Amino acid sequence: MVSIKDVAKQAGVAISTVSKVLNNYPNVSEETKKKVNQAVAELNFVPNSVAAALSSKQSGRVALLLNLGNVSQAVDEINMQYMSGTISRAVELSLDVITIFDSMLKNKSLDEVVRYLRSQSITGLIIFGMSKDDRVLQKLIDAQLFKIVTVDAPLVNASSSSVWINQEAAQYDVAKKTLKENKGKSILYLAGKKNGYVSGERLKGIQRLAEEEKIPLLVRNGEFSELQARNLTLRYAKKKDIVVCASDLMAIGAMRALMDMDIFRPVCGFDGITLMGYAGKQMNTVRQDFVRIASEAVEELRRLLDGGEGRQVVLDYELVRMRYEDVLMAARI
Amino acid sequence: MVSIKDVAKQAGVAISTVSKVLNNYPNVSEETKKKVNQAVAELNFVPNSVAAALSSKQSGRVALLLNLGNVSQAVDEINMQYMSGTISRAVELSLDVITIFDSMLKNKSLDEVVRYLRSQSITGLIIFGMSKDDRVLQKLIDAQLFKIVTVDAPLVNASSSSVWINQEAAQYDVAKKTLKENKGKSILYLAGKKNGYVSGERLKGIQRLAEEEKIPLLVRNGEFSELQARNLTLRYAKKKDIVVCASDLMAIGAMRALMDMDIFRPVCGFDGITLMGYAGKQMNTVRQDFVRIASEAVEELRRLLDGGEGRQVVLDYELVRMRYEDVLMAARI
DNA sequence: ATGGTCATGGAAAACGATTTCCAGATGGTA
DNA sequence: TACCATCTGGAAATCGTTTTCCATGACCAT
Repeated sequence: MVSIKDVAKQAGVAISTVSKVLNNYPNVSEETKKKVNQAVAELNFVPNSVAAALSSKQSGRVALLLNLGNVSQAVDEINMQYMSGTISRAVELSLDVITIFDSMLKNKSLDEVVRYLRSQSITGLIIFGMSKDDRVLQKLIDAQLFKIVTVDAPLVNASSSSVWINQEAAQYDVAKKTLKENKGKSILYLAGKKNGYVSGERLKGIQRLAEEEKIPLLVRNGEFSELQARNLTLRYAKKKDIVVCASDLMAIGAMRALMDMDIFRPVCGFDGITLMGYAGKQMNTVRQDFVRIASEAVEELRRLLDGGEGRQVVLDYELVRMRYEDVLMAARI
Repeated sequence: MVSIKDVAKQAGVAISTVSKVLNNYPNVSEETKKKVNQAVAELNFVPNSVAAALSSKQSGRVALLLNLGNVSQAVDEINMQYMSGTISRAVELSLDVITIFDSMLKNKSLDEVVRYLRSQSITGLIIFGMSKDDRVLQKLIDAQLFKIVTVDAPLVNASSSSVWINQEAAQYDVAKKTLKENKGKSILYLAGKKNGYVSGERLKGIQRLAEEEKIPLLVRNGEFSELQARNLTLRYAKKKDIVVCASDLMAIGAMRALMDMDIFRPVCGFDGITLMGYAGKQMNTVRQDFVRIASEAVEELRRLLDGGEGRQVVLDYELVRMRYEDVLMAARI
């Protein structure tokens, strides 16, 4: 293994000089730089990041916490986009990413989690899809031991930021659009998780709409489950004009239930996942740019690590109508 | 930051002794162990893995290369299972995993890739879904600079192993089952990629079946694309009794095309992805346990890193029939 | 008593970088 | 000429471990 020492010898300079050249320090003459760079090239030298991390005490390692909670293809698509957005941007900002799934944290105490993170020299965290009642994560954030960016959970303090879209407005918008298009006079709303941050915001959105429009709203908790959405639809949809769902997966469950019941009700979802193209009928939904969200989260984390203050970043969303044809054409091969 | 030095002082022993206790070396008395462990607990000491890696020259860092090639939800599901299988098992075997997407490697030379991996102190690689014509990966394997495990690509040498299921037999089996169930007398086969390892094996399987059964077989390349499968089906399905596809995604494209044409042909797929439940009709397919495959790949890599010889690991598959109801119930919430 | 084994624990040298501090050279100014 | 500031580059300490080698003492057999 060729080390900085070999480069120094080859270039006829001191180790520290090589280090300075490598890290673009000032106070190095062009001539010396040239000599060093040549030696680096000749020896095909690659700096050892482990040694650099130890020496500089800056590991540049961050962890990506993903919630695989309810395993379904729909969630996979979202998580994959989160991941690719995160990792791609992280490489550009010279951060190493360790991926951690919530399942790996099950039955672990805060202390154990912290030990693991510290043993891995992790200094920053990006947490996707945390729920309000997650005690461990909550404590982790409160402890302020790490720089943290939460996605879809509004937790801002000195050492943590959060990134999300305006869930309340998005739910309001997509539901209103669906309502107007179909001249509906009542809404069945299939909500998400009781303790989810996003679920709460979306619920507020639909409540505001019902209030403004002065129309009846029936809310039922569907836990983001396709099956529960199906069952709730079978039970309640007949009496309402439109079915608004807190997620696409639930919208699909609702739509298929309606088809089985052989009645028509407009349904709208939330997320913009590919599976919507396979539901059998077109539906309105809110498209979130998960890659962009992840990318912003990484940038925010980089900012925090560089000493920035915690803050809230709010991103755009888009109302779309999903059809099989579009999904078919969108897949790039 | 409390270090091993502090622990040594607290316990009243030498640094090396602490290290020995921590790493379960022999030749340490129970009494000393107890003292050290107590000090560790009191100080809440967490070993610094970066320093350990530098010192021992064993980083324990491996990279996971994922092929996001054709972006579709179907592939996301598979990749996600690969990932979770890999990462979970890796933690248990104390390996750190860096995830790399093929998109990050685009337009990079072998040299650049090697530099990146070396700078990250990566010693082992797990490569999912490599194609025969990937020059860079091929050279990477030939160079034998890293211990490598390929999944679905049979590349075995002294420093690399491969893990996969018997694709040839699986394709043969699922097609035969579908053929027999429907008393078919001819087959339309929609193949995968021209240069894919798995595509080649699956093609061999269907060819063997056609030969054994002495029935006509029409093969067309569908590139694993749902859209291409759709188009090929529209064009060729009328003249054949059953449609066998090299992937579930293609099977879905084929099935929807048949429904649009309003003719019936049995279709079978390959992979066992969730999306199969949304195709509209039940289909036979081959279920691969991707989590298990990934887990085996990690174990194989661990073996290679520990000095083992390269070898080929072949895992089981299962023939299944996918229905919406099953998918609905399978999602755990 | 002497010598040899064995178990145990410590001293110190790596590992490969970063970073601080200092020395010498250079050049401009009084 | 003397002094000072500025610019360069080097020496050495440091980061927190692992690992090798050696010293010590206990125990046993001769």
